[in-house]
Amino acid sequence: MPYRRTPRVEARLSASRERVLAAALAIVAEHGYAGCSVAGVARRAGMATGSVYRHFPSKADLVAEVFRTASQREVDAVARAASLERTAAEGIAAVIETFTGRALRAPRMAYALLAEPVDPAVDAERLVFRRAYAEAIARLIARGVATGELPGQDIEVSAAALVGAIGEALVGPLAASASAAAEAPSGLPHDAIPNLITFAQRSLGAVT
Amino acid sequence: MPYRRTPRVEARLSASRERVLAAALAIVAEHGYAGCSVAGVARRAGMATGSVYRHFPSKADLVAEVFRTASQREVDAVARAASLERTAAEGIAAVIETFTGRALRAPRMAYALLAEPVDPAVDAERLVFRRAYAEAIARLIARGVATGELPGQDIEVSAAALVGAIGEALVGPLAASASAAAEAPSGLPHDAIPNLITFAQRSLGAVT
DNA sequence: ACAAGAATTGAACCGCAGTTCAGTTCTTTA
DNA sequence: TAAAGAACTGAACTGCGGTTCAATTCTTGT
Repeated sequence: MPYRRTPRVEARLSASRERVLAAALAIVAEHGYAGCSVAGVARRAGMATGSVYRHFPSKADLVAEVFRTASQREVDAVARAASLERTAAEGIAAVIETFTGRALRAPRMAYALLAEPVDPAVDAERLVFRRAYAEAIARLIARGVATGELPGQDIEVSAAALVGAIGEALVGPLAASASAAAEAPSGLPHDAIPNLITFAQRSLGAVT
Repeated sequence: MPYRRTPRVEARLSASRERVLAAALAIVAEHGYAGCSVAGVARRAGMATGSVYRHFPSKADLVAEVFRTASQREVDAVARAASLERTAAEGIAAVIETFTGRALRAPRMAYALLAEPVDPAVDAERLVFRRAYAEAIARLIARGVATGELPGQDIEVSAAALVGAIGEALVGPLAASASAAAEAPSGLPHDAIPNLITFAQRSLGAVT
C-alpha cells in the first residue's frame, strides 16, 4: 500500500490552507468581499483555482472563516483594552478608542466586518461577531454594577445598544471611504470620538 | 402625425409604474430582496418581464425606489410619534415603541430595511434611511436641550448613536425570524423594550 | 378604415463567478 | 525504480437572473 499521508505532506497541506486563508484575508482587507473572487484568492495564494476547493468546500465556507478570523482579532483587541482599565467608565472609553482607532486605520476591513453586503451564510457570522462584542461590553458593565460604579440595569440590553451605537457612529464615514478608492480615512468630525465616549458613559449611568 | 401621447395613456402608464412598485414592495415585504426577481415582480404586477424596463432602467433602480418608499413610510411614522409627545423623554420612548412595534409586526420588511444584504447601489439608500432617522431624533434632542430638559451634548453623535442602539437591539431577533420561514415574530426578551427605553433616556441625560 | 408609431410581450441572450473534473505531476512505499 | 494513489492544475461547465429585442398588439389622428 504505497502512499500513506505522511506528516510532511500534512504540514504542507495545512500550510496551503493557511496561505489560502491569508490571501483571502488580505484581499478582503484591501478590496472587501466585492473584490474577493475564488480565482483571485488562488492567484494570490500561488495555486490553481481548483486547489482552493481542496481546503474549503465552498466559497461561502472560506469567506465565513475569513470573517471569523478577522472578527476574532478585533474582538480580542477590544476586550483586552477593556480589561486593562480599572473603572467601567475608563473601560468603555478604551473600548471606543480601540474600536474606532482600528477601524479608521483599516477602513475597508472595518466596513467589511460591520456593514458590507455578504451572502446570508456569512451574515450569520456577523451576528456572532456583534454578539462577541456585546459580551465583552457586558462583562465590563457587570463589573461596574457589582462595584457600585454603575446603577442597576439590563446588562444585555445596554451592551447590545452600545455595540449598535458605536457601530453606527462609524458606518456612515466608513461607507463613504470604502467606496471612494483610496483616501485619507478620517471623514469623522473632529470631536466625534470624545463625544461618543461621553454619550456611552452617560448611557451606562457612569458619574464622571 | 398620428399618435401623440394622450392623458389617457399617460395615466395608464403611471398606473402601470405604480403596479410594478406595489408588486415589488409586496414581494420584499413577504420574502425580502432575496425573493425579489424581475420576473416575479412582473408576474405579480400582471405584465411581461420586459415591460418592467419601460418603467425602470434597471432592477437596482426599481429596488432603490422600493427601499425609499418603504423607509420613508417608517421614518414618517416614527417622526410623527415623536412630535406628538411633550417631553424629550416621552418622545424617545414613543420613537422606540413605534419603531420596534412596526418592526415586530413586519419583521421581514424590517430586516430588509435594516440589515438584509443588497447590492451597493441600494446600500447607499440605507445610509439615507438611517440618516433620516437620526435627523428625526436629533430634532427631538435639540428640543430637549433647548428647554433645559436635557444637558448639552453633541446632538449629531447622540442621535446617530441612538439609531444604532435601537437598530442593534432588533437586528438579532429579526435576523432569526427572517430566516425562519414564518413564525411568531417576537423572539425579543420580555422586558427588552422598556429596558431599551430606560437606556435611551439615560443616554440623553433625561432625569426620569 | 388606415397608416404611423408607441407599448407590450416573453423567449432568447449574456456575463459572470462558483464549481467541477479529466489529465498531469508529485509523494510514498516496496 | 516502479506502481499506487493522492494532490494539483486550469480550462470548461453550469446555473441563474438581469437584460434585450424582433414580433405583436394597441392607440391615435386623418
